[in-house]
Amino acid sequence: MLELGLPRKGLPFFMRWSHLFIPTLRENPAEAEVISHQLLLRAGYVRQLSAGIYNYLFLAQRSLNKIQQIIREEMDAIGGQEMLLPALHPAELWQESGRWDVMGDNMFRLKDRFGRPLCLGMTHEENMTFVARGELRSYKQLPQIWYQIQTKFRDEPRPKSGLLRVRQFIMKDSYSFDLAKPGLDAAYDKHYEAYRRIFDRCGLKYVAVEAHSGSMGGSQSHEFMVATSAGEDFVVSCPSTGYAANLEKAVSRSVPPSIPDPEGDLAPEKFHTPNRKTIAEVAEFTGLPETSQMKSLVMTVDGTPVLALLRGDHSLSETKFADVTGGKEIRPAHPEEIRQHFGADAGSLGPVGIKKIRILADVALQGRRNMIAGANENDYHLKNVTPGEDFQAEFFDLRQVAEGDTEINTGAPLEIHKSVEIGHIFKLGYKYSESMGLKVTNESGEEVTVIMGSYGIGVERILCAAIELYADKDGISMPPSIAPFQVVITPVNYVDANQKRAADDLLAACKAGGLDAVLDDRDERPGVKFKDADLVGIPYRITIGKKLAQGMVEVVERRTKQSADVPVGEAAQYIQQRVRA
RNA sequence: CUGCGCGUGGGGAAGCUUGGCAUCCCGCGACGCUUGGGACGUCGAGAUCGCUGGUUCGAAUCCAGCCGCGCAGACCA
Repeated sequence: MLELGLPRKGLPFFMRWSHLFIPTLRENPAEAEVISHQLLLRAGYVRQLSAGIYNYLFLAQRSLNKIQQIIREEMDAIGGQEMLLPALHPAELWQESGRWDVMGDNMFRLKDRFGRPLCLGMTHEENMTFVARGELRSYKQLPQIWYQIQTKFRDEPRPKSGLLRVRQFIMKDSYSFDLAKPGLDAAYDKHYEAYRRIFDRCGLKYVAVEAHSGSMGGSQSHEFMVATSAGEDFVVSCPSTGYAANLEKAVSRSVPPSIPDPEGDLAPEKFHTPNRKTIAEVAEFTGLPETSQMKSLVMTVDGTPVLALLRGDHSLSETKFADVTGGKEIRPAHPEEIRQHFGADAGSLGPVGIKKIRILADVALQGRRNMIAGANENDYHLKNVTPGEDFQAEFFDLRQVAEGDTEINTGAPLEIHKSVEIGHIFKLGYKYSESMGLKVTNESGEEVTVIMGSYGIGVERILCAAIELYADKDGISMPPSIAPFQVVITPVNYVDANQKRAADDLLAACKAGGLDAVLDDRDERPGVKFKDADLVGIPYRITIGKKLAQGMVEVVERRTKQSADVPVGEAAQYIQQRVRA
C-alpha cells in the first residue's frame, strides 16, 4: 500500500474516509432499474459515461482489483501464463478466421490515418492463435494455457442493466493449446475446477450448466450462472439430481397430454374453424385441450423452408432446431413465403399433404394419434391426424423446456431461474487453428493441427452478481474477499480524544493483521456513517462508542446485522478469524 | 433498428394540458448547536429548463427537427 499524500489536519494518511472519494447518493438515480445498477450508483462505485460505458470509481476499482487477483491466483495455479494482448486489431487478423464478417455490427470498427481497417477486440481467439502460430513448432512445447485480463469492446445492440450488459468490459480470457483431444479435455477440466474455485472464493452462489457454443464454435461448453432476476438467461435445474442446463439446451419430460387421444385408424377430416388461428382459439372452439393439437411453425433455414411440428402447448427451441438442421441463418418464415409453400396463412398450417418441405417433429408427437392440425387452407383444420400415417416426419427433440416439466430420467421436479452468465468455457477444437494454420510437428515428425479451448470470465459481472445476490434494503453487502474494504472503523464521535485514539490504534491493528480497513473519521453524526457503511457494503464494522469506557467496542457483521461486544485489543483478530472462515 | 417512456442546479421530483419573475425535498459552503441509525437553526452558493430552429410582445410550457438516456424485442462475459 502506497502511503503518499500529505497529512491533512495533522492526521497520518492511512485510509481515512474523509479523504476518500466515495460519492454516495441518498436516492436512486432515475435511470437505474436493476438492483445492482441502482446500488453501484448510489454507493458511489461507478458513474455512467454513456450507454453501456461506465467510469469505475475508487470503490469499484478496489473490488475489481480483488476479483482479478483471485482470478490470477487460480489461473496461475493451473499453469496459466498471463499475457496482455492489445485491444486494437488489424482487420486482417479477423478476416483470416472469417469472423470479420461474422461479427457484423457487434464489432467496433475504425480506420487508421491511412484508411486501413482496424477493430476493437471483442475476444482474442484470433490474436492468441496468431501468437501461437508464430512460435509453436513442436509437440514438445505443448500443452500451453495462456490468459489475460483485458478490456473487451462489443457494440451491443442494447446495453442495459447497469454493468451487466455493456459495450466495454473486463474479461479474463484464456486459451489452451494441446496436441490432441485428451490434452484439451484435461485443460478444460482444469479450467472447470479453477472456475469453481474462483467463484467460490468470490463468495458467489452459482451453477455450472451445459451450454450452447454460439459463435465461438466447438463441441462442449459449460456456462457458470448466478441466479438473479436481473439475468437474461434461463437456467433449468433439478435440485434433487443435480441436473442443470441452459434453457437453450435443456431437456426434460413434458407434462402428459391432458386427455388421451381418440383410438382407431381414423382418416383426417376437415372442419371449419372461422377466424380461429391460435392454438388457444382452436382449443376453445373445439373444446379439446391444447395438448391435442399440433403446432406448425415454418422456419427458413438458409433460404429453404422447414416445417417444425410441436405439441400445441409446447414451444420451439430455436437452438435445438438450429443444431438439428445445421443451418447458419435461421428465422421464422415471412408471411409471403408461408403462403407460397403452404397455400394458407399461419394459423391454418399443418403437415398433411406437404411433400416438398422437410418436416421435423418434436419427439413429444411420437406415438400420438388422431390429433388436430391446420388444413393448409385458411379457416380450416383437420382432426384425426396421426404422425407416420397421415404424414411422414423426422423426429427430434425440438421443444423448449417449460415450467412444470420434470427431469428426463427421474421425473423429479425441475426449476427454471433467470440467471446471469459469469463464465463460459468452450472446447473450441480446430476452428481457429485450422483456419489460421496453427500446426506443430508430432513425435513422428508429422505436422498436426493444434487443438484449442477458450475460457472466459466477466469480471464486472462477478461484482454485479455479488451485489444482486446479497443486497438488502440497506444496500450492498459484499463478500469479504471482494469487498472494497473488509472493515470500517466507525467512531461515533471522532472528536472525542479517547475514541480517536482507539480508532487510530484499531486501524493500525487491522493493517498489521492484514485486514483491509478504512476509518470513518468524518465529522458526521453516527447515523450518517452507519448508513454509508451499510450502503457501500463493507462486511464488518467496528463501532467505537460509549462502551469504550469499559474497554469494549462493537463488531457488526453487515450481512447478518449481528453484533458482538469485543475488547478493543481483540477486535482485529476477531474479524480476521471471521474473514478467513 | 422497431415500439413505448423520459430529459428542469450535483441527486430526486413538481411546473408543461391552459405560455407571463425557476418551485420543493435532499445534497453543497460558512457559522452556531449537536453526536449510537441519513439532527436542528441562521445565512449563502449553485440552472443557457438536452440541443437547434420556429410560432409569439413573451416559451421550461406550443410546433418541427436532431441528440441523449431508460425499458421491451434479434446477440453474449
